[in-house]
Amino acid sequence: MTAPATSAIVLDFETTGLSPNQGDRAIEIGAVKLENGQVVDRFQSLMNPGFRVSSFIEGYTGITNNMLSHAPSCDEVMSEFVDFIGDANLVAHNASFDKRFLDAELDLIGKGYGGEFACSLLVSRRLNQEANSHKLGDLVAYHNIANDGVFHRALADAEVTASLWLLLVNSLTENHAIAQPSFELMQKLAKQPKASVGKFLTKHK
DNA sequence: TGCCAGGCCCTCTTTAGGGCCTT
Repeated sequence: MTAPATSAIVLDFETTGLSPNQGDRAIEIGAVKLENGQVVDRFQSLMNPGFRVSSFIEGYTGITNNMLSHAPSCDEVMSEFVDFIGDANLVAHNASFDKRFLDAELDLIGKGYGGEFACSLLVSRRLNQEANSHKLGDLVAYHNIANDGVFHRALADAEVTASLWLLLVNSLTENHAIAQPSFELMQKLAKQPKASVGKFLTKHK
């Protein structure tokens, strides 16, 4: 019995840069817990990486060094976050990015998690091949997803990613007659060659 | 001073290069 795709934790990190291997750290985590397609819980916290972030990151995220100076440490926040996610499956937009930071931050505190990742970006590229762009902000506009106008903040991005994810999952039911798509099906869909997506979806009706 | 991410995906491909995404 595999988990339904509509039950997962959708998360988003704001970070000091693109690569934990180059010393970049998380500065904010935002997440929403979905159960059967409903948001049942949320998690959000800034975290102090222990060094100053660049002016680019301050401008990009709106998260300032002053804000971070009052925030709890990454260790403290990630320790609470690992309890929040438990063994739930995880979703993120361009999940390989968020997975790298989650893994790196949890390595530093000697903790882990039991769930698996799925990627809304890869699924979107397959289900909406006609879309010009699969950037999160562009997909929000493309699908008319409700939002509060805030982007590049962790909880706001996690909220719209969750809406996008549910829209993608539901489109399998509405447009492809796949009742209750499983999380595993979404993971497999994300790996399909674009040209065989139609065949794949027909096979899984 | 010079270095500078990683994975996916397409194509004028596979002995490679470059755009898209994430901050």
